[in-house]
Amino acid sequence: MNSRPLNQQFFDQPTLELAKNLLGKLLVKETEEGITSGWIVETEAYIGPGDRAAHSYGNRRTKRTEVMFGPPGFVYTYVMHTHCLVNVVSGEEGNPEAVLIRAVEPCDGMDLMYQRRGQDKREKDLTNGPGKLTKAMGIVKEDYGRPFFEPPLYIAEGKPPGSMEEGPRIGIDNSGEAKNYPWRFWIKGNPFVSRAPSSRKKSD
DNA sequence: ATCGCGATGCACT
DNA sequence: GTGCATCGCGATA
Repeated sequence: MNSRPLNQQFFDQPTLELAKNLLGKLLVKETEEGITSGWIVETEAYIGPGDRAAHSYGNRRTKRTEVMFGPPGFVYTYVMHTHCLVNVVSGEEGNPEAVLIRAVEPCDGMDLMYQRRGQDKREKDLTNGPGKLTKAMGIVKEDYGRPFFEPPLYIAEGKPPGSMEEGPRIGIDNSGEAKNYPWRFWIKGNPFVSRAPSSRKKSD
């Protein structure tokens, strides 16, 4: 597939809008081993100052969060346990916000993805989680600070996402009120979404 | 220097 | 559903 990066201008929109508009876009990573790409099918918004689940909560400014204080459209990678997670910095300069990419649907370079993730994996397990997709695509913490609008790690036009759903974010139980914010977005019915829609019961 | 912990994934019950 | 590996970061001293 032959794709060009989106313009830097694309990233200049409110974080919740960006999180939705990233669905269906193509995430591309070029490495010496080859190119992999995948359509973004699941995102989460983290809105700095007032969001207890965000690393930049209360405008906490450290070496790690520094890139979030800059202009939108840059790469925020972060190491969680043994895994690397990738975010798109959003919000105007000075506003430390970001969108976590939680899952993609493989497009190009599936052979390489299997090589990196293990030949025995089922196809959907290649990229159906934030730590899985970075491993499958060779996204590493050294990508921190790079622009998302030029190679080797960039976002391109993809395909229409169809219908979208939203719900609470995953894995942030110790974040008080923030854990209930419906700031997770995914493409309805897509098999690569990391968790099925929270099945709502009457007791809710 | 050291201590606690987490935006996870995987094996296992 | 539960348990845990494993390590960089941030806080504290």
